[in-house]
Amino acid sequence: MGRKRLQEPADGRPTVHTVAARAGVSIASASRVLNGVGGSAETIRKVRAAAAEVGYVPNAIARSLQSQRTGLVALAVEDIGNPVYVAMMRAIESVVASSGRQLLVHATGGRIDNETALLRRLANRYVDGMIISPIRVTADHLAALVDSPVPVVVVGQLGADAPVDNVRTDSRHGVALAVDHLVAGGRRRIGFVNGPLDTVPGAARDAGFRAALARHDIPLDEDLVEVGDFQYAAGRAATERLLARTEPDALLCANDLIAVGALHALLAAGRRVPEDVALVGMDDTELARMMFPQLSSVSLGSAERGRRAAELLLQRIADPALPPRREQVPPGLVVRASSAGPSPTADRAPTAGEPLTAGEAGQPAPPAPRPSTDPLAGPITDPFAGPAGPAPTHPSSEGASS
Amino acid sequence: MGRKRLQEPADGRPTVHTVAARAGVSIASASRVLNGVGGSAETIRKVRAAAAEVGYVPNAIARSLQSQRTGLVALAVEDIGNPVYVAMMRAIESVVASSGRQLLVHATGGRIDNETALLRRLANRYVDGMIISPIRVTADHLAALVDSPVPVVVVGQLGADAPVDNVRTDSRHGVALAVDHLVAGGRRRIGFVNGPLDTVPGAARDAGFRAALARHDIPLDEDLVEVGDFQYAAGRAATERLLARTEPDALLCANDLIAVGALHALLAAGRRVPEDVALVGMDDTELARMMFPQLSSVSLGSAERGRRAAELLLQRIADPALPPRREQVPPGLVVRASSAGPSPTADRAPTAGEPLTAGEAGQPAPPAPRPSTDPLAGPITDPFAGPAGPAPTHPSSEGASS
DNA sequence: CCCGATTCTGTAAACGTTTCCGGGGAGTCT
DNA sequence: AGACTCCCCGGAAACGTTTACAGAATCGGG
Repeated sequence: MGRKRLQEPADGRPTVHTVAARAGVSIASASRVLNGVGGSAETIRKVRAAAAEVGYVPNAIARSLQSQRTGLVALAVEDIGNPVYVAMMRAIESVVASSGRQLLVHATGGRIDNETALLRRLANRYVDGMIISPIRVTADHLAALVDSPVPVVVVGQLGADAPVDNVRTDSRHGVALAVDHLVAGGRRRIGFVNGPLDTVPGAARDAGFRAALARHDIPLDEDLVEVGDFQYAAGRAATERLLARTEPDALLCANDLIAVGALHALLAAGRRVPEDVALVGMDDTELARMMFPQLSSVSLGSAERGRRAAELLLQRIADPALPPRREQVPPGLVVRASSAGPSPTADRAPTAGEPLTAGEAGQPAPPAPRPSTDPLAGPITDPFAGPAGPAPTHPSSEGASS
Repeated sequence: MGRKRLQEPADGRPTVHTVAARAGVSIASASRVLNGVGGSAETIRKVRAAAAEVGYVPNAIARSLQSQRTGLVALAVEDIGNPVYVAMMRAIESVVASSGRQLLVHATGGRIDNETALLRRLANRYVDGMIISPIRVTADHLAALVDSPVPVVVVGQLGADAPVDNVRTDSRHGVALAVDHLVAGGRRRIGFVNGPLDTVPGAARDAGFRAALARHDIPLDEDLVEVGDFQYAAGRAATERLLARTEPDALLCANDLIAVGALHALLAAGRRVPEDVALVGMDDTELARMMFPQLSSVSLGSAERGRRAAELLLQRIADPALPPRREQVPPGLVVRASSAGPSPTADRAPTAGEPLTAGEAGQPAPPAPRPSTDPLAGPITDPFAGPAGPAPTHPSSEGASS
């Protein structure tokens, strides 16, 4: 009956030993009652009372050590302030929270070494799984991914043979949708403001742009192509450079931040949007709906990809033996004011035979842009759907544009 | 010499025991070498070699259990997608990461029970500290805060006597800055689109608005005041309601999301901004710079508050005995195109005695709006460039009667 | 009334790490 | 040469929990 250890740690906070001693039972009985498994009526009463009296709260770390699970899920993205990642993060947080887990976020700054270090650190099991959206994928990434001791889901392109859960979209196809739309509006001198070509998204968009132009038999004027990074300032600067040397009648931007920068550059240079220059962004973030004129944008389903990645991860945590899975979220074009209507300066009519939306060769048809996440895809008039997340905000105050 | 426990757990992953056995030393020696404290040259060599051979990685949970620290810091905000929280989160993540810790984010959805549950859960020590920005502060909050076993820093207003680390701004003063600016521009019919009055920020802004008008001897026309929530759609709807019944020559919005909604409503209603209606938002998020025209906005130092909150938290984690501290980040007005210039429709000249900018009495000058974090700050006009003459405006922090 | 089945309880081990403590060896000073 | 200091090492305890195991107690049935 000798007390082998202190009931009250120096800390002063009660442990299961405190409760057990106070209730006059063993720690095993106390633990059982506190976990709701077993225990006689009398024991339950005593333990509950003792726990309440001392204000017992179980220690999450000790429990994790025993159960080998932390209840945490990590998300690693380049910049947690980028609207596209914000949307993704919000969707992920929602799924993760509803499974009773919590979300850990890492901002990698897009640095390769940061990303691989993060992956390697998974070995110390501080988290039950990770969702990572690497901006580049190196051999180091793959190596770290395959021998990661905890489940990892990659959002973004990945080598076809990598045995890793993966959620992706088809941004080449997304670019094609935008180009088709612009061509159908009579635009022929389509500029392109891209992000770095050595990133996965940058390369895919570049390839998609060239392929789409070729499909329309439009020769590519390299003067119409600019590269910066994926930020607002770079988008604005790149557009200024582009405008200084040539005259586009449309501009496709690799994401919405760039598009906003381009819009500012265009307006500052006296161009009208969309009359003089039609403008299309990518990612279809909230930003696109908030601009004036509202920006057309290629939806790459950020929130949807986040949601699916989280679900994939939770499933794999539940059953690590699952085979690697790959999900693809189709892109969709959301036309708004910034590219609406045909080009008034077009001296030739839009090519009649070109479809408005074009599937990739061999693909049957591009699916609709997921109305579930974007209930207001269609109309050009405002609609701004409130945040798709759990935001319990306004009841029904959608402003109908007059 | 009998091995008391398995060197290779069922898991297959090596532990300190694995390494120690392989190196032929005790686990104590192995641990010491791995932590870089002590060990003879020979021991170090053997342990390092063994660790490398088996690919040993320390288990973060076990380490946490021993050290009583998790290396995690939590952030709880209403909505991790709101730009103002994004800015705050980004700043916090940066500070937290540079201290070698990691950030856990919670989206509370603004639900009181969620917030208090989160605070109570701190008792199980899953995290070393928390930064929380409650949208309302109840008695439950305070109770949970004071007997939290881990450090908590509150961002936002808090009862004056609460013994809790606290970073706040003076949004009443911020509102006063905006009103002063609009009045100086000759605006007299200043509308106000606020968030819910039962939230801390909503109440503060409302009080500030009324006080500021009173200070300028402008009677308050209740038709000019609207309330929604802090989202875009509500801002737009509220502005439409306001425009349907009265004719403002300026509009102050309780945050930038509302201001963007208001801008759309104004433009849709055919008003020119700023010629017909000057528009000012609050929070000075990136959104303000991205609109066209760029929005004037009252900076409440979100990033700065986040940064300071993180630093306060880290200091308190390092030394829990510190007395409770309270820091205040002063607001500042950033004037951009949406409110630049005097009202062309003003039939009466601006009251000569009204200062363009109102500095704190006794304070040298309100701080600049953090150009360091803002490489592309509005090129428009600097609000604080005005004559720094005697500014006998509102006395202390609040815009009290002058 | 006795025996077997069932439930409850307590002891102890386990999760993987760090760290206190005592013992022993080597080096140095007097 | 003896004593003292310093360093290194290994055993064991500790962090707080869950749980396997075995013994005790209770209960029911024949």
